[in-house]
Amino acid sequence: MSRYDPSAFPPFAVTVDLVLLTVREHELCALLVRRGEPPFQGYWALPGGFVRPGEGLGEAASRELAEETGLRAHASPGQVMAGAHLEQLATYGHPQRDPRMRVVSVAHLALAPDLPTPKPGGDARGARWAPVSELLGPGRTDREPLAFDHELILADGVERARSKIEYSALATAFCPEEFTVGELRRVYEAVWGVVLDPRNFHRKVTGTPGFLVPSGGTTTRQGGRPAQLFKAGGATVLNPPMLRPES
Amino acid sequence: MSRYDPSAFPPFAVTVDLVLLTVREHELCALLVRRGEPPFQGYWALPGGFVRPGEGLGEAASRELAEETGLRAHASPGQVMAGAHLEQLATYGHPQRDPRMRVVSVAHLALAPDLPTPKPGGDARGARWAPVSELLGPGRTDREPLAFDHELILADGVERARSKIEYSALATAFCPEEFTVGELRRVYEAVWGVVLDPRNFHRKVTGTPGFLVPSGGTTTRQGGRPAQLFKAGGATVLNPPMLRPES
DNA sequence: GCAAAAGTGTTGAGAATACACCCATGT
DNA sequence: ACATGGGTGTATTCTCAACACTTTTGC
Repeated sequence: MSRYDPSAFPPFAVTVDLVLLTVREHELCALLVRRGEPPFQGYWALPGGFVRPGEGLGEAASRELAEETGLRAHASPGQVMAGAHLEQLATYGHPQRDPRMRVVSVAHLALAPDLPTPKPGGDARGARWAPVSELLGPGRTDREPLAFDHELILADGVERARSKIEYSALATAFCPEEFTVGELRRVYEAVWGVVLDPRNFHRKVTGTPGFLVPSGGTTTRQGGRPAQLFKAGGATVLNPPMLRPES
Repeated sequence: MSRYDPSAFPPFAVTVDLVLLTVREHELCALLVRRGEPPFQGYWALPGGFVRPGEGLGEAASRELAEETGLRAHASPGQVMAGAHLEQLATYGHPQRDPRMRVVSVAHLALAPDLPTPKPGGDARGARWAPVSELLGPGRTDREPLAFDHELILADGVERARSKIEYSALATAFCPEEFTVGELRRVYEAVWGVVLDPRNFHRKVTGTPGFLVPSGGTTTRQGGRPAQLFKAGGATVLNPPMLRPES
């Protein structure tokens, strides 16, 4: 049982898959692409692909994200760049998860603002934003399954996003560069599937140092009284955290 | 740029590495093994090895853990079995992290009680429990480095353990099957490197439903007044969480 | 004027801290 | 008797949730 025997290691294929989430029309949505080849031809799947020989895992995820959306982001320290957040999620390596060969997939989680292109077309095949409630909800047993174990990966990604906006400033990754407190609140409401008190929410986020910085302008794009515009502050961890109701 | 092309995928070696932590004499310690072959021959490293062809990632980690300690644990849902906790940590795949070939390592985090064997000998080479303060502390620039990127992996594992005992019942994985509130408190103190108020700690953990269940007995092994013995309760998530001071 | 969304003030409930104090053992 | 750790009570401080109320726009 010698370890690290270079002449005898079993070869694996390594891919990255992307759980790319956004908030559209008050709903948390994930990007899916239609598979053009077997296996699972015609099924919807998470975007992904092989890691190239000289490429790091975060680099590969970043490249896939750029191919699908045009956004630039780096995965290394879980950082936000050019409006998108990218971080490693988990790795899936069940021996039979791909019927052709042994494939280990390093899934990444990406959070992006509502993109202007409704159907991003990095590849020629179809792509769509699907509400996660239609993909994972406990109802709807008639839904068409995703390829491979992508339903599991998606569920893990959604769970991670839901818990991470509690104690980090990541919810701003779902917003455009400038946004109002109300828009940020609607992000929380969509991701958690709850309604929050607008007054307490306002006090909380504006009172957390480093979370939001005023950008000077105002907007009335949501109707009503003009709202102050903010940008994401430097803070990455929220203390005290946002509290999810009904826990 | 066709994806999932079986005839052209670049082959990777896939390993699992273990960040195995325990608390010994009021200190958080990690298990290290001495490398017997190049590269990094003679360096201390995290225990680990190749994933076998028919084996899942959690299975491989579980097997490595058993080889090193004799403990049984399953990694799938991050579960505790036979006194140890095992969960996937993160995956490390920098192209040059192994000088021989392209290796992707799926690191796992394991938490175990103080084991009776001071120097577990799963392999013939040496093994030791090293206090993490000696391996990662900001001082001690003279310390010998670990093999590969294992210092980074260890740091990530320690950080995960520190934050996870805040909002989960995982600290009990560091304790024997039956333990006192004081022993559990000393686990928190060792992992966080702080001192906690024994009175408030006692009220907090005994007041959190499902965290601890009395096992009926008492002990005086810590001296002083006999302390009630507890076992880990079924709860996995702590609500409200334990609060780390000075944040 | 009226609806709609933004923002402020106030109040009461519950949790965390700090610490005084008592309890039950070993030596 | 005394040291040692286990465990309870209590006052102060802080945060959170609930909600009344005011502000500023579009129609």
